Amino acid sequence: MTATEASYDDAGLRLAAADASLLADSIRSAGLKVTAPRLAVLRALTDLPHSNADALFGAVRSDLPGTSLQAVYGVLASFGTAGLVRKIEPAGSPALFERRVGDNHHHIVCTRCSVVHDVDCAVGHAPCLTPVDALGFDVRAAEVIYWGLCAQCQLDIGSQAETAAP
Amino acid sequence: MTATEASYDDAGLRLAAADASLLADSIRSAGLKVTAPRLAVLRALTDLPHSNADALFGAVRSDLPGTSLQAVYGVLASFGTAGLVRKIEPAGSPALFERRVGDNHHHIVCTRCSVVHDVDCAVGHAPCLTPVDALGFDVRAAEVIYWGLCAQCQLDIGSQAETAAP
DNA sequence: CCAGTTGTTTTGAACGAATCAAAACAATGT
DNA sequence: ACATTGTTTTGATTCGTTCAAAACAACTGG
Repeated sequence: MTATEASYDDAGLRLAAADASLLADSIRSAGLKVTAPRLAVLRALTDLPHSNADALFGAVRSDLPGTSLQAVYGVLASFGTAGLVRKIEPAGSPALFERRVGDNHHHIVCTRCSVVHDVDCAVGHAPCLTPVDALGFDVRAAEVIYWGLCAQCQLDIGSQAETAAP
Repeated sequence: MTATEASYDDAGLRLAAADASLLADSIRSAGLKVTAPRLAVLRALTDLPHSNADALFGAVRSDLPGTSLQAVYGVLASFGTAGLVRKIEPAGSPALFERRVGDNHHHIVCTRCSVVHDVDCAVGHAPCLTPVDALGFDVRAAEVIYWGLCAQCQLDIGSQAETAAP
């Protein structure tokens, strides 16, 4: 183990060596310096896709207690511009982040519990949709958000109705 | 002119009588009380679709100087639940409001100047899109936002390049 | 046409999410 | 190892929005 690798462990990270080096590689090859907070955020994002900054902060903190929320915001911003993560902003919720980038997939959000799932693009890849009349716009991206009830919430509402009705 | 109508004029509204009563009618038939701030907000929204609360506040203020920003938020919230206005929340911008409701149209946003235009739904009406795999969700709505450069910004960027390049 | 009820607006404060700035610090290239 | 460059911490601040209570105004029924 090199001195550099040791410093990540010293900082409190408990990553399998293979995991850590894969994460480090993707950070490095995005042209960014590899740091403990960046590894921790990227790992948290792997485990918890569609998380907001605060949730990631919580996850990162348990690995790396000294980390600040602002650091998480900074890491996410640099990851965003480097193309390592994608930021989505569904109406009424804070920004969410995911590692799945490069494809033009969409999202489905539960109106009751706010859970988010990925939805693959129906037609080819980016951009999968073309407006009928673009009004002179040069359209670069189409973003689709489906809203509905997730399977679990459909069940929850059903059993709630049973309890309330008779 | 009845005493009730006079009070709207007294409050500073300068609406053509026909306009005012049309607006009042739609507020009333949505089951809401007709008030001066509500008329002013609804009129501002007619003139300035895709406006945020602050822009509407500015417009309302010139008609009705005593109005508070919180009143505008309150009016917009009640209009929203009454189905009189639709709220859209494009990533990175405050909430925008429009009177066009009931159809499932979408929006195209300029990434440079943030101007918003309506885009009609490609296939029938609500919901115009069905995800390939809804993952057990009961899908109720599909919201599409197109991102691109508006015609004016394409021109602006072109002339800017000419100036900068040689 | 007036009074009571109900709902709306004002006033003032507070909140969550995100950003800014400067100083302390750490990762890479030589 | 050192210098450079970029990152993180610390602390404050912004913006958009919501909350709460008291003052007030629109509709309804007498």
